[in-house]
Amino acid sequence: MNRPNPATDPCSLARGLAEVGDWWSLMIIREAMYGTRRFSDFQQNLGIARNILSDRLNKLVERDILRKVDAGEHGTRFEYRLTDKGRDLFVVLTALRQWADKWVFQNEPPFLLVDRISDRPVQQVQVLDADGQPLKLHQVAIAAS
Amino acid sequence: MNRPNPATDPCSLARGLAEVGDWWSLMIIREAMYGTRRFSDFQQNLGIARNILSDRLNKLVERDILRKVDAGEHGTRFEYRLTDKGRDLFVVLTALRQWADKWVFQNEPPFLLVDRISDRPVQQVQVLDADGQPLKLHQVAIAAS
DNA sequence: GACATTAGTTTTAATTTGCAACCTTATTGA
DNA sequence: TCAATAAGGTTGCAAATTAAAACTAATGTC
Repeated sequence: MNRPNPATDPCSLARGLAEVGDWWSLMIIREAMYGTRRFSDFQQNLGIARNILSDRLNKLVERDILRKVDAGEHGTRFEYRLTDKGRDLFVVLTALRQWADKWVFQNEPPFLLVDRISDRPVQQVQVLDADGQPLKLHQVAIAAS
Repeated sequence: MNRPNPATDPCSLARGLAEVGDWWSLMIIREAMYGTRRFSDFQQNLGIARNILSDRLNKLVERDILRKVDAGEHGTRFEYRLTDKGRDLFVVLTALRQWADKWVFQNEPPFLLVDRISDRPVQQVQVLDADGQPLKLHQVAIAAS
């Protein structure tokens, strides 16, 4: 890691990646979004090594993406639950999921994200301008804030 | 990498992550979105080791996210340009950028993404249902397609 | 012809990962 | 009561990945 120190990089993207841009971290977050909360469930569902899982869970707790909660009366079992910050990654993961639906599965993905109530697929995530018009990459710029 | 083989995982998210879910790959894609095209420019702007850059550029070309183009007449200089598939990651990176703007920079990021023409900031990326209503994590489900 | 630039590859060392085994504290059950 | 099992780790070691630096090789420039 000789990245131009991600923790002080002024680019939000780099800083965001420094917090969650790691395969296992993102898989753990996905798993948490599916409802998984226990160490051994993460371990079995993901097939991840226990030391790596332990390390990633600790980092995600440090970064306030997961919260470690006492479950069961006597403090020997725990649950890892998404915080608001963690839940807010939903849109990021959804955008990536849709990208892969389109480009990896050629628009024929095995699973679809649907609205629980109507059971209809969610819309394609987009970048919109202030008037609600879709924007392409070449139509945007980075401005000092 | 003893991940339950990402290349055959039926989850789009896992498959997407297997293609771009790597710190350097995403930084290279960001850099490409800013307009960088040459090996040495990527190298200098990112401060990445040359062997790692070489490896990641090759993988991104393999995955059809970048295209390697002869620049200059005689074939000793090249450009790496985003493909449509690569450009389509714009919304994913924008969602992550906005997440970090909010949660890492507490809504006071050093830079903002703006619409080139009006110079106004882009809207917050959202997950919308079929009627255009914003959806939260707990309002969606995964359905076989 | 001498030197610089571009785009790498090679080599070596440091770091990270994966795997297996072990540990500690409950809880179950015979 | 005592063994067995489960949860949630930690430790040690081998293997894989990464970083930094040096080295190539093909033009291009003075």
